[in-house]
Amino acid sequence: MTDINFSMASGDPDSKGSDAASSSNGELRWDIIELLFFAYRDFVGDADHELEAFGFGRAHHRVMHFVHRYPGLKVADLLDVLRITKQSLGRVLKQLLDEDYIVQKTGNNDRRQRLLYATPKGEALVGKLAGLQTDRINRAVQEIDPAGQEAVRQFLRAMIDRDDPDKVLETIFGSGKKPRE
Amino acid sequence: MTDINFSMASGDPDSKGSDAASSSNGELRWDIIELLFFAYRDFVGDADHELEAFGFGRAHHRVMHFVHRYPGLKVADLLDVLRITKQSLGRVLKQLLDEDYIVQKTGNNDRRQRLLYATPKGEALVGKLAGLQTDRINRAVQEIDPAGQEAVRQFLRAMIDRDDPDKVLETIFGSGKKPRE
DNA sequence: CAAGATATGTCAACATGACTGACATAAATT
DNA sequence: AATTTATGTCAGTCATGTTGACATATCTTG
Repeated sequence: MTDINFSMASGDPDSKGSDAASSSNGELRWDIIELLFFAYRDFVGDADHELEAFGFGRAHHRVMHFVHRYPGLKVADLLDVLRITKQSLGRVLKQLLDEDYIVQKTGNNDRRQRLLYATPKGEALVGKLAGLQTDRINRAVQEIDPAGQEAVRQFLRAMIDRDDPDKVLETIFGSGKKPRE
Repeated sequence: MTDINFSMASGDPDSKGSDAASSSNGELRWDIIELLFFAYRDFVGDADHELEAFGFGRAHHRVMHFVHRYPGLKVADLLDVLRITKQSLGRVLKQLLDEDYIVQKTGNNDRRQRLLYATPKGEALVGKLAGLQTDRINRAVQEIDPAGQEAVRQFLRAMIDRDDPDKVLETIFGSGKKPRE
């Protein structure tokens, strides 16, 4: 694996011709599309390794993250945020409950609800994973001035669909206040 | 790109995890971690919906994207970029070849190699998907000034691991020149 | 040239984490 | 009392990832 034939090899069916699609005006943002791919791949990539040691996967991380961030989240809210089915959630949630990373509390007003909370054990794991991701973010941001850092945040917020926000997005966008931490 | 749907996880047992600093000192970047999750979820969601109509999944999108962007890519290079096994790639690639979205050409120097190229049909699909994602990106950056937009790009580049770059990353970072388009 | 290494392909089995559909239970609402 | 809602669960399927073993063609080397 060595020589690379990128961009200059012999036959190159070439083109670009078909960009039609919906960005009627012109240039496609190949650079950002690709940077998002690699950035996200590496951002989440580190984690799988750590999670393996616990016998968990990404699904577990997602659940623990949101339960930690929004204590007392209902199962239904979690389903909205993660956009998966209750059957899928059920599997990972059951493991997290059995292994004591998360606990359920019956709702006060509505006793059908199961409000979710991270245990200290769960907090520890989610914090460790967030630490790794924070390190990467800090490295990435260290040479960017405050205005640029705010531009990054603004960009990310603007990339998110706002049409039918779930509870978590309402918290993030709705009032500007952060859930905690 | 596409699809990359990694979710959110990161973890690395000890390399830096044990420094504890970031995981317990209250400076965790929860906001950016979460924004990245939602931004990426919606970013790839655009393509996912369209792909369904073709009976393809994210794996197909990833392959077509990189073959389109780096015409003449070798199978081995694609494996490096996607970080999957050849058996996994084989399944998707076979479909794309059978359905005429991609073609193979025997290498000139090394006849063992199969250089990959997108067909016009493949170009059309990949362009359509990039159009959807470009629309979202354009919407997101429209109120960000040029300096801020450059900060976004810088941030994304800095989020990417540089230690053992594959051919594509070498092209992206190595010389600063873009592969094409 | 013969021997080995490399690039690719393929068969088979298995894991994870999605999905659908159907059904059960408890608690709230009407 | 009847219905709806919130949650849980059984059963089967699909997409996409994994290992391991092995085949073939072709390049590289002793």
